[in-house]
Amino acid sequence: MVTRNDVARHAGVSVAVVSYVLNNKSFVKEATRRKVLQSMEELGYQPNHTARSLKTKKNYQLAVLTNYIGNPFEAGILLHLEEAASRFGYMITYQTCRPGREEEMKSLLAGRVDGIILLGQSLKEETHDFFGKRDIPLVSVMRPAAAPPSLFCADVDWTAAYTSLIRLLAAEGHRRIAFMTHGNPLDTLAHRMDCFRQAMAAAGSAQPLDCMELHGEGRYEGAYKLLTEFPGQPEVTAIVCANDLMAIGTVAACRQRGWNVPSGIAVAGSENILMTVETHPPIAVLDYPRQQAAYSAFEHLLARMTGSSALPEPVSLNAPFIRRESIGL
Amino acid sequence: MVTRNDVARHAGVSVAVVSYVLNNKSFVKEATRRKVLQSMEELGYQPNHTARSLKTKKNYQLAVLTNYIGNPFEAGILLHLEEAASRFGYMITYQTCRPGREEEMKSLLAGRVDGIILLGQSLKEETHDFFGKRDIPLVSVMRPAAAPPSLFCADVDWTAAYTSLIRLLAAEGHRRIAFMTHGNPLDTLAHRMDCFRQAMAAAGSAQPLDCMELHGEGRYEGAYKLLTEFPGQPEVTAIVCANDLMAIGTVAACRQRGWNVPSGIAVAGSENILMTVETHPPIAVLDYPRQQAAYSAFEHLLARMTGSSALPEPVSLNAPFIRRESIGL
DNA sequence: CTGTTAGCGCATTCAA
DNA sequence: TTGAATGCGCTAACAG
Repeated sequence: MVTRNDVARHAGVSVAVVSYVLNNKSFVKEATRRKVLQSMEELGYQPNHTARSLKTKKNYQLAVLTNYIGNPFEAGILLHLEEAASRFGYMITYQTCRPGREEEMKSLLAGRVDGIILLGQSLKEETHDFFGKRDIPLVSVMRPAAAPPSLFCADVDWTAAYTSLIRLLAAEGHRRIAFMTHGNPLDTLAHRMDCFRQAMAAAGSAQPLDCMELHGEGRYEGAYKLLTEFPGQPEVTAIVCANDLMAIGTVAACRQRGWNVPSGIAVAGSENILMTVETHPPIAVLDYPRQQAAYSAFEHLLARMTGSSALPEPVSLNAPFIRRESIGL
Repeated sequence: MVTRNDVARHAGVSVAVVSYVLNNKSFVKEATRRKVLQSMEELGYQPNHTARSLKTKKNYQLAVLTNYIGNPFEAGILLHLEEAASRFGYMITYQTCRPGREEEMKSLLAGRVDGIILLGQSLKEETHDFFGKRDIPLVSVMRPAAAPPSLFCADVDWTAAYTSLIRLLAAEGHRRIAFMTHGNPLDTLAHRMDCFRQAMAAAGSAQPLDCMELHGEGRYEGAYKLLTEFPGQPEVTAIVCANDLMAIGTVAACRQRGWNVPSGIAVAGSENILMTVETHPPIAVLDYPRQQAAYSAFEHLLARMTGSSALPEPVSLNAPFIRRESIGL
């Protein structure tokens, strides 16, 4: 390995000068700079990030805690997060966040990343403290079901989004509506559930509405299994799913059981992943602004990491409804 | 930040002993070990990975070069790679591999990762040399179109897989078959194309077969656009797509143009991502063994990183065909 | 079994 | 404008 020492010797300067050149200090004489650059080139020198990090205590590395990267919704957010991060020279490492791994993650991440991005996970308060104490800022894309009030979350205003969806459904005669959520009260989908209930209550003040709760475990398979094994057809005329994978599983289960969508039962999703266009029938969805969410979470994190005093305001994103056959055209 | 020094002082031992305890050296007296562990606990000590890496020159970090993480196929591989890596204490960082970024990636990754996993990218020879010189082993999941012969690749035996697919199609009367590939000769799908051609040639020796080449850019959108804007219907009775996103785009385009699938045109994919079950009609596919591919690539990499002399043999994976409506049942 | 010590490659203060 | 020297936190001889 060729180090800064080799470069210095080769260029006939001191190690410090090499450092100055690398860090773009303006006070280096142009001739010297050139000499150093040339030597680096000739020797094939590559700065050592590790050593630099040890000194500066900056790693230019971020962790994203994922739930299930096989969900295209999460993968899409990851895509945008990387996009945003790479513009500022940050690398991203993802960690699948299984419940038991919270301890492990602390030791894995501490001292290795400059910041952490949650994808809606509810971490223990102690974990928040842990990172807080070590000056590793945390932000979240999607609001966790449980989180300290100080946590910045970039998420859709679900109450607003579901309110308009419910209004629309109610206007078309739906009175009994089911909401399919995860089932784990700590999952981020539980927050969507809360908002849905609120929206139902608000809409119900005008006309009586009834809300049923279904637990699809957040996955295609969970939703499919739940409904294919359901005793009879749920006594609702519409199912709103907290995420799209469950909506797709729902549509598949309905087909399997011979329940017509939408005439027998209407189905809607909440994210607008690509798959929802291609199912049979295509599924009506809220369009989650993934890029916006990813960017604003990253921006906030960046501000915190660089110690900027002006922190971006909390954001509440808008998820427009996209009508498709699954609720009737 | 509490360092090893603090712990040593608190426990009344030397810094070395703390190190020994942390590295599980067996020669530490049980009483001392306990004392040290206790002190670490009380002080909330966390070892500093950066410092350790600087010393040991091991980062326990891997890079995965992705093309498009929005493709569920790639996301799935990432899922399994992380699974495998985390068992051995490795973290994964992913980098979207745009053509222009190859230089940038060298400086980004060198000294930060212990190994690199390609997802079928064709890197410059110089880049391979660069990492080779720095003892950063490279392996690939999916065979790149262009790669040094020494590169370990975990990929399907496409020639075999396509041969049986072609035989099956031919047996059902298909004579003119199109293969939809990326269009970029350096994309990994170009390798699948080559194999398909070989398979066609082999199958064609028994009966005349004709192969047409379509360029769908590897994406849903590319395939959709290509076919919706195609002058008339391609003069083939079947389209085999090098990846599933294009197969889905193809089916969507056929629907849009009123070409019946499968009676007017049969369609097949090559990966078996979840979406292919839910399209209308469901798409017949080869079932790419993602987990197996990910694990064997990781195992090989691990062996190289740990300097094991016994390197796993190159693997050729099997992708069984799953029949679905898109080619008729 | 435990302590002392010399770096790993780099950024930075202080002198020159 | 440049150089010498210090230390980031840790590992691993080496010495006791």
